[in-house]
Amino acid sequence: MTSIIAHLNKIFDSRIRLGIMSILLVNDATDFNTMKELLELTDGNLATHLRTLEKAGYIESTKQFIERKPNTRYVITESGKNAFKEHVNALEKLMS
Amino acid sequence: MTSIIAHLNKIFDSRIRLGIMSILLVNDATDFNTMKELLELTDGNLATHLRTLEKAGYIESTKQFIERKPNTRYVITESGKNAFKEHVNALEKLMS
DNA sequence: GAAAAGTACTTTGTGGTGCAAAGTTACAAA
DNA sequence: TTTGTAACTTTGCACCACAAAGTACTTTTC
Repeated sequence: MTSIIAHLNKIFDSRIRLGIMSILLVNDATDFNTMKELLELTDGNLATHLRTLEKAGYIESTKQFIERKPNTRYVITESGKNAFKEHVNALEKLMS
Repeated sequence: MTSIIAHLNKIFDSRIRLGIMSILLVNDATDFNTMKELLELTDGNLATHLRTLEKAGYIESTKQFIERKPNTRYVITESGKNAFKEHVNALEKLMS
């Protein structure tokens, strides 16, 4: 028998990663600095969590220059949308 | 300005603790061994997470003997109910 | 009262994760 | 080629998760 919490996604144990996913679920694309301000994180910390999500295939990044400044934009993938929604659904089901 | 994830409760970063809370939210009281089976955990691991929740004031325990065996029952507190619901509400709001 | 049996811990050790701070890289503009 | 900004990467430390093993507690049996 599998545990009742098997449908909760280990990647979303982190509030910061939940925050990143929700930002990208609501907004089409968000850049590094905007996210840093929204979540009030240091560069290194944010970069680490973004990388974890990217390695999981839940987000994607594109680098470009805007107004002469480097700018990295992040978007959520279909896989990421599904995983996030399934996680929240699983949590809601646990409560019913 | 406070971060958008400020309303997510750090204690609920753990799937196991989420599982414990949801069990106790749905059931009036649950004993140690039942919880151990539902969550598929070792004694030590479960005891640690239960203690974390108890120290936070989210659950309470009572020891007794049932059918000649030691039995520890856990219940959720009002504070715990509120904290758990607020956490899930906060997560749902993040997605809207 | 000593031993057995079961529950519920506590301890120990190891590996993983989170984080800030500091250092590094990359690229464009001047 | 120097400067400036963004976006990492590295480092080091502290905390957390977990399994396994050991311990304590209470009841029943002998």
